[in-house]
Amino acid sequence: MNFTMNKLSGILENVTISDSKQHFYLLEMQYFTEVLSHLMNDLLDKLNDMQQQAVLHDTGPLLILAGAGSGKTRVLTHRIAYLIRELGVSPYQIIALTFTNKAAGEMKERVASIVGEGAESVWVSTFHSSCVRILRRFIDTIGYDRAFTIYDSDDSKSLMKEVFKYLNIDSKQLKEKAVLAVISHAKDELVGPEVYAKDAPSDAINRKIAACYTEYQRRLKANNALDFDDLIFKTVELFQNNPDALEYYRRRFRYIMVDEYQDTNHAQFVLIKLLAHHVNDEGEIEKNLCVVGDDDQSIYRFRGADIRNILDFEDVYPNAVVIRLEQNYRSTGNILDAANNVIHNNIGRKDKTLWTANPTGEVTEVTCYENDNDEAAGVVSDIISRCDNEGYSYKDFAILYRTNAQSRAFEERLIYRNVPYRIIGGQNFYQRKEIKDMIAYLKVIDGSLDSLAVKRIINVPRRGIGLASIDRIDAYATEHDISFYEAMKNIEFIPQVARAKAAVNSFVSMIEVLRGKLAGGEYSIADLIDEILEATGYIDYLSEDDEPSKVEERIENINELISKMTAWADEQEDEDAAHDLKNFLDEIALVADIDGYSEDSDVVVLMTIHSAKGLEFPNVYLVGMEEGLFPSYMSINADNPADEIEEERRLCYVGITRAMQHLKMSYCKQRMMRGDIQFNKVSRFIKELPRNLIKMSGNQHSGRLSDTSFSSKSYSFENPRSDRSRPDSYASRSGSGGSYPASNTELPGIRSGGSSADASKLSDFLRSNPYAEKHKLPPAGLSAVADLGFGIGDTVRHYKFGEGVVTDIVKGGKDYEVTVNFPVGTKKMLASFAKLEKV
DNA sequence: AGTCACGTCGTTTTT
DNA sequence: CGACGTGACT
Repeated sequence: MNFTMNKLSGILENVTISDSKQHFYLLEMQYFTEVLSHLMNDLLDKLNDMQQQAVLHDTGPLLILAGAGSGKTRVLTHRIAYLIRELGVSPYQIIALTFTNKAAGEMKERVASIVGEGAESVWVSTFHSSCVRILRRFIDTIGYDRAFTIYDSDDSKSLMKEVFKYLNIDSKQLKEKAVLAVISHAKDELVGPEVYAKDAPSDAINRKIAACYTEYQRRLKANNALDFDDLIFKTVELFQNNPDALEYYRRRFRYIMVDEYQDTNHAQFVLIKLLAHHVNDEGEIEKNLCVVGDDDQSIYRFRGADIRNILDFEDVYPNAVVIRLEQNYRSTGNILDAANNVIHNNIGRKDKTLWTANPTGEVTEVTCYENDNDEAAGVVSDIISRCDNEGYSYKDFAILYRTNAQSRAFEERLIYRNVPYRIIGGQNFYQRKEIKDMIAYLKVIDGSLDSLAVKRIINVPRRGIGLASIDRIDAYATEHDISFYEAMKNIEFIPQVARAKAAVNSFVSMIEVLRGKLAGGEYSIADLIDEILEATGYIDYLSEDDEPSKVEERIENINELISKMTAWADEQEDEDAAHDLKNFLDEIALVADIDGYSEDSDVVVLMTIHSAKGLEFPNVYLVGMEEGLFPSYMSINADNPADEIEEERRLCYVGITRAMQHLKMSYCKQRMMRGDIQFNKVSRFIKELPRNLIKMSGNQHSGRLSDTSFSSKSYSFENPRSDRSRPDSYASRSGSGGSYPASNTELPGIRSGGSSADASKLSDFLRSNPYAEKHKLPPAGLSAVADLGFGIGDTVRHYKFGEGVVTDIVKGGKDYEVTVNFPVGTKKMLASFAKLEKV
């Protein structure tokens, strides 16, 4: 509290008052300070010196270099609290920018818990939603309608397809995705179509891309739509073209905080710089910008993140104060050592070494498995045994991998062993067909000028409006410079569309009716879905189309959407349903997979290392540690492998530092990739770990760890036999293959047989089913309905055969073939038909 | 207009 | 392997 006291005395010294009075004031102040210190105790108490310094920093630019697990969120939230509570800053004048809604939500919550009343006025949100908020207010000044829609990557791709068609570009020569990637990068760099056309090298390919960019942007505008990158780009454009808008936000945001600063791209950098320039009433420039980041955790370069933003912060903001947070509170000493050893192989980083006062802990176990299925089996077994023997819960475990495709083997194994789990990533909830259809209806009802949404649903369910009709309506719309939907209303004047005329008319009147009901206040937005389903016969359409299990899943998803909308509408103070709808559409356009992750439910969680950034788990399995997978094939064969590999290494660093108590890594001798078998070598990142920090297990081949040289293109087909003859400096020292934990009966090397062969060996199958809690509706990101509700060894009831014991479960296609021993005999049946119930 | 069968291509990571 | 797109056929 000396700090506060000194500060207050300092203030007093600058005030001219008589000595006696000053003394009096000092006493007053002393009392005041005591009260204050009481208040501040909880603010500073649990913080170390560096963290306190960061919290107490008030004016001028501040760079907090926060290592993994060093408590940066705590510092950010406490700093906000300090500004409000101690410096009397109005919450309204603070903005905190994050990358995910999850991070924003957590920050909001934590600030609210410290500050209480008023915290809700702090503007805490993602870059993208902040920009939406700003643009909704001012975008009309740069030529867009304020009711713009937001395109997700699927929408962008559809639009690009139209562009390709229009420009007669063969999608075999040039990929939509590739063009979109180039455009995205250009936008990240604030390079518009004109500049791109002018500056990009004028080879044939680039001229085509430039043409696509121009046309793509023209069509976005015609649809009154912005893609993800536009949200940032257009906000910068707005600020550069509309000084009033800029001034408004400059005045408003006296304190700007940015989380994960190392992930910002150039456009975001410029945006921040524009906002951070603030002139106070005395005409002095204050840049109360506080950024937090860690260059070692910069893993989004592929998305345009520019690591220089953080490395050059002090050059851009010359009087910046730099505070380093290097004490890690999360991991054991050994885990941290491992992380430090890996990341030290990178050059071009701000050198720092994280340390911890935590116990040393155990060494990292590195296991070699025969193949990806064995790897999954080994990891899942390990999780089960540690839950049983060490008192962990499922939620204490995370399986982290480089690519989403790797989740599959683990998912199958988790189902097989009846372990509740949750996969983050893969297909986003809002990207599912049925959800996108519903959203498209909502967008059209909302009255958006977006033609993509209309085109998506105009013939879903089938109404007999084919491609030819759509093209003609489109042509009419372009010709008369009206939206696609407006053109539909004029169907009478489009001569070529004869047969579909009635269908189009009834579609339009259906939309109009729904629109009227919404405007009339008869319905909440959730009711609207019911109305749509009924008016369109959508459920029937689903039912005739897909296989039964899929249909059920889709209907469940729609129900989930309805509950999300209900929950959303309940939170809104707004009584106007039409308004609710607009806000809801904004909200869902910007959700990320990770936003749906909650620490609460007791499930094993699976995700990419990218998604795991910012999270922590007691036990982490870093799987697929193989050359070609991690670091990825793409990075090894890139034009600039050195840079790309460094990014992969940072990713590895992020993965390692997610672990609090136990870290386990694994790799496979062979793995199924794209339908054929790949033979990968152990990842170089494992070799970067000092020997005393790891324990090798599984029967890795000789030589596997001693040889880094492999041909650049194909390192598959490494012959295991010839390998074995090579000397092995590494594995032999650690006792090759010898050290399985005794509790683990299912480790690799025993045999790489199918699951039923494994099952017979697994006595622990007969243990009671730990999985009591039934899954509720699949939350966003859950890729499949995970459980059958029973596992091998459980007793189940069949409506006809009575009670029996499950002896085997085999996944076949979308269903499970369950073998059950009934009194009447052993029966094999499909889970979806048998309606088996656990007893 | 809609459906079925075959071929191609892809997997890095995502707001 | 599996998703998706194209093309021919009904």
